[in-house]
Amino acid sequence: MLSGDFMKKFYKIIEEKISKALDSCGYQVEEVVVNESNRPDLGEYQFNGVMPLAKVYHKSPIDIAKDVVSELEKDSFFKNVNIAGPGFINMTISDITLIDFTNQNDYEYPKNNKLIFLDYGGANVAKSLHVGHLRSANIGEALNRLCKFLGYDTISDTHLGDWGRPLGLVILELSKRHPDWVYFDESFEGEYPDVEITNSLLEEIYPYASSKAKEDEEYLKEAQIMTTKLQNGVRGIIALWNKIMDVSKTDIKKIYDRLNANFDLYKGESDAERYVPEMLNYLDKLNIVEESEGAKVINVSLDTDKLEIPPMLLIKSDGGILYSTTELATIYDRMKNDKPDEIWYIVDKRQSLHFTQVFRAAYKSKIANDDTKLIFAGFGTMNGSDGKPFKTRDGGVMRLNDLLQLVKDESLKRLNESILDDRDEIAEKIAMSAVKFADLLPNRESDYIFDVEKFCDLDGKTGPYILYSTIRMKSLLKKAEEANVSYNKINIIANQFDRDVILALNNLDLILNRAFDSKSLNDITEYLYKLTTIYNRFYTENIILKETDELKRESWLYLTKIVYEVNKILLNILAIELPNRM
RNA sequence: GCGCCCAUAGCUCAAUUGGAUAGAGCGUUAGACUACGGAUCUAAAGGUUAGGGGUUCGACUCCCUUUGGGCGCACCA
Repeated sequence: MLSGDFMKKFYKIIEEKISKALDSCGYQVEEVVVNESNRPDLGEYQFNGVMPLAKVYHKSPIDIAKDVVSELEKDSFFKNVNIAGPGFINMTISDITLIDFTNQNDYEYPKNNKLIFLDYGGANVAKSLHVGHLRSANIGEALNRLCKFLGYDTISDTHLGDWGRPLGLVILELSKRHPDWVYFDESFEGEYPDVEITNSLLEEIYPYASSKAKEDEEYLKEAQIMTTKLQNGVRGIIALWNKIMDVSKTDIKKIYDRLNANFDLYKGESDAERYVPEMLNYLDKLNIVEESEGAKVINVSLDTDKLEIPPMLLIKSDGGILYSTTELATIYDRMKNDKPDEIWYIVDKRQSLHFTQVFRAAYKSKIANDDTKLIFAGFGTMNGSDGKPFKTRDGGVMRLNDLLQLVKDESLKRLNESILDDRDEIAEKIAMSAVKFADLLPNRESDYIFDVEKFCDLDGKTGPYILYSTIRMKSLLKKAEEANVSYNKINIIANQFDRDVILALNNLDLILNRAFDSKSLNDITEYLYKLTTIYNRFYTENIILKETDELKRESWLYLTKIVYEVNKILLNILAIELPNRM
């Protein structure tokens, strides 16, 4: 039967069997891919690979399919194997195979000794997180957890925007308002006193200073001077900068906590800055830095480009450094210190060109080895109901916290009235499930429309629906336990509802790997929804606790337990928390 | 101007990367409860995949083209 290969994932077992069958019939195939059937009336799984073989072996696909099928039919793994259309092979699995596999399967993945570095979040110091930061945190955190679940080592870094002109502006404005602060006295040598800087002050200052710099040339110049002071490490300015960093980081972490987004590192552009001189020195020796209009650039165009990709700007004509410089220095840092096999950037897709330039420069300069994968996982934007970037009523950028509050208010409004305790805590979890599920449901690259009512809906493909159903499974298992009913395995497949649940469970490994490959969570959210609805139908059709046939009752409870466990695994990957009740 | 991406059911989104009859949710319509949480479940209607051409056993998917949108094009991040 399955003899020793239960640990393998279901599709791989079928693929191996077909591979062997092809081999023993004398057909050479590089890779066998089996899919879930899209014709359930003909079979549960399908193999479409004989059609391409027909050309190679100058035989009709039907004949090849017949050879393969006659091999597969010898195997009691299958209940039925048949050929349809031009040569599709359809397979139905025998009950005993499904039962054995379900009883033996585990959902653990071995460690694989690969390190993936994930760059997401992208908060800016002294600026509040806004809606644009939502997707990066959600997608990045989920991908991070997915990688870990599949056995990879990961390092996550939020890569703070904590350097450069924005900080120069904030510090300049502080100096205007508080010229008396000793931080600005360059002759001061003592210990700097505590000054009151709050996050709301910073949030007010930055937009003010930023727009003032646009109108007032003198002010802009002063800001540039202040920025240079910061970059040159003037003692008082750095001390004040540290103070700002503390205040801002605390606030940033608070919001990321709500989203369950955790970072191993809160490094930023300022950390990369330290590697800039060393990197520039390294680049100089390679002779790939060119002068262009007074600036220093790295040419990154390739012969194969349809359009010449503009060179990556390394040093401004005034000697300053830029976004791309620190980005390259960040790769320099990561390659030097962590040596990841892959670095994933979960960033707004509009930054595509920028990262193309940086990646090419990194490869060209060997800052990144050719076998290190630099991956740009760009995501689409969240829009308002008008299809345009989500705004507040007065047209401003909405703060992330306000958006989350909007969803929480809606969740609280809909929360079951019979729940009297912990309403706030439960509503918070439901709200986060609503936002996250909705955010991860579209393909990563798609734009989507924010719609609170839809996200919080109790019916439909939403976070709250998944939570409710999962809690109900848990509740059922608890009842069984209280009644001292034990359940350790499946004994029989009693009906099609049972079978559908088992078949859905068999797709888990496939789905997780597909999500890993595409770096998009929509496969997982769709699967979670599908598994849950298939289970809910099973739940309505089978009255589990009242069932008198013990073999059936045990099988049903055991299946419930597995679905519950799988749902928990998936919710955890999506960084969605399950409340105890709702 | 140049380049990239997108156009799928009334609305919001999918489509195993070239597979069979393009799927879900919402909405609409019609049903199902003396039972484990009805915040549930079962159905039905709804499509010339923006238009046209091509490639092949086979196209939402690849190529060409027209139309209509979004985004990006070095001294901001």
